[in-house]
Amino acid sequence: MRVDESGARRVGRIVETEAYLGPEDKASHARSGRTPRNAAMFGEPGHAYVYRVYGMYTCLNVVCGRPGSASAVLIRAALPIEGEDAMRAARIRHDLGSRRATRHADADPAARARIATRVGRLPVTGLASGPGLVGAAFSVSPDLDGIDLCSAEAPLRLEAPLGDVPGTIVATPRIGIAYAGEPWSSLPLRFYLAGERAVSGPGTPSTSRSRAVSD
DNA sequence: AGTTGGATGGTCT
DNA sequence: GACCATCCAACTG
Repeated sequence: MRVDESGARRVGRIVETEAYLGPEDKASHARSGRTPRNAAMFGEPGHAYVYRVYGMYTCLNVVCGRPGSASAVLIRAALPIEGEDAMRAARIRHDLGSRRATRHADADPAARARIATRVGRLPVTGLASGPGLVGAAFSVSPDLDGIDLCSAEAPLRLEAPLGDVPGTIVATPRIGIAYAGEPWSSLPLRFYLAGERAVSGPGTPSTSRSRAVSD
């Protein structure tokens, strides 16, 4: 859940995660030991590890395990529960911001309209259906790195489950870590809710109509 | 429906 | 200088 200065809330249910086990996990950012970037991973459980990828996306992890174990869970997708419009606005801000970095695009109204149209057409299940999209929809910024996600006053925080865990949890290999080699690239450390359309990945793209499994 | 390449910049070798 | 815990537009069938 994200609470901004005006008090507006953006709430989502986490529907997809990945586990990163620690320094021995060749897919983990902790694989080369402690660095300035991954320092939060080596800290207190329940705190945030926020990092940037590909120059333009921020991803959110929840630190797990004992302090120093450097294990964490990447939040890969969420289903918006409250504040859907604020998430759309944040998505537009993010996309416009990354475009602004490209030269000669300052206040290009056509570009803004194009982005707003695309984001406006997204189904609610597509607003945070990927790690970079979670970061954009919830305005996860590098200054949130290391904050206590279990504090009731944190601007970004975890809340108690919104009821019973619905349906079945499926485990698959993690995404985008083929470089890590075996066994890390094959371990079933990605978890998602079966049938949840907000889940990212080839099997359940939120933008395409994946046919419901009959019966 | 599936594949490919571009954007983009910090981090590590 | 290469590599990314990514996403999207623009292709190909």
